[in-house]
Amino acid sequence: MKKPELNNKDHVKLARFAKALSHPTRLFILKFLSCCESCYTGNIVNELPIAQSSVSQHLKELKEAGLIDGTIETPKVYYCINKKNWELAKKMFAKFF
Amino acid sequence: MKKPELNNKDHVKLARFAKALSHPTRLFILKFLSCCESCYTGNIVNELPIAQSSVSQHLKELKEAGLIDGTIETPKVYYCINKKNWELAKKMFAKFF
DNA sequence: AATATTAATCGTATATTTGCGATGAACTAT
DNA sequence: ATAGTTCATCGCAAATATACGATTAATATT
Repeated sequence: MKKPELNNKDHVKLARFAKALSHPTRLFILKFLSCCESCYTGNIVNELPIAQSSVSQHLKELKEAGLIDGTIETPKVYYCINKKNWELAKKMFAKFF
Repeated sequence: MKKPELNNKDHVKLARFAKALSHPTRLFILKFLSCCESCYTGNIVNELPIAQSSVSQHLKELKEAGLIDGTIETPKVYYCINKKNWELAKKMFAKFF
């Protein structure tokens, strides 16, 4: 097997995905989005014991990591899994192990 | 699909693994351990541009997450992948996606 | 125009992470 | 005994993460 490189681009990308997955609340949100029809921020907030602003922060992080997308349907925001990056992350984790 | 639970034990465990994987240096170390014969701390330090104390810190985190084991062979310390937990993490990530 | 709804963002507090150099512990070799 | 090797830990600084209440922005309703 070949020697790994530091700051290998894949490692940076994978680390980014891993970071997004590194908090139980975010794992919960991802699972929730992957199984429910109503995926507005409010629906997620209702399922969690933390403040709306905190949920919003977690959603922002998942969005910045590319794992979810948000669509404004004023005054609500609809969230869903970004399937392309979800598959990419899945593949990258599978490849890593 | 059933509704996810907050603080689901699997989520806490998976988040722990994800956190261990959330830094490029740690991904590098894991890859290095999984492909090299000489896996003493010094070998790893030599491959990285960061201080020995920082590497030691990353090794500690990987160890606490259960992904690696360290064996003292004074004055060196030999590190290797903890295969049981490695497989467990692999399965948990695969199941999650 | 005034009010209500929804969700992001701001400001703040606290905790954790990351990195470093210096030091210490456990030996080995001279 | 002294010096050298290897690696963990300490103490510190800076950056980042987590959570909260309050505020703001965008829009719909009355």
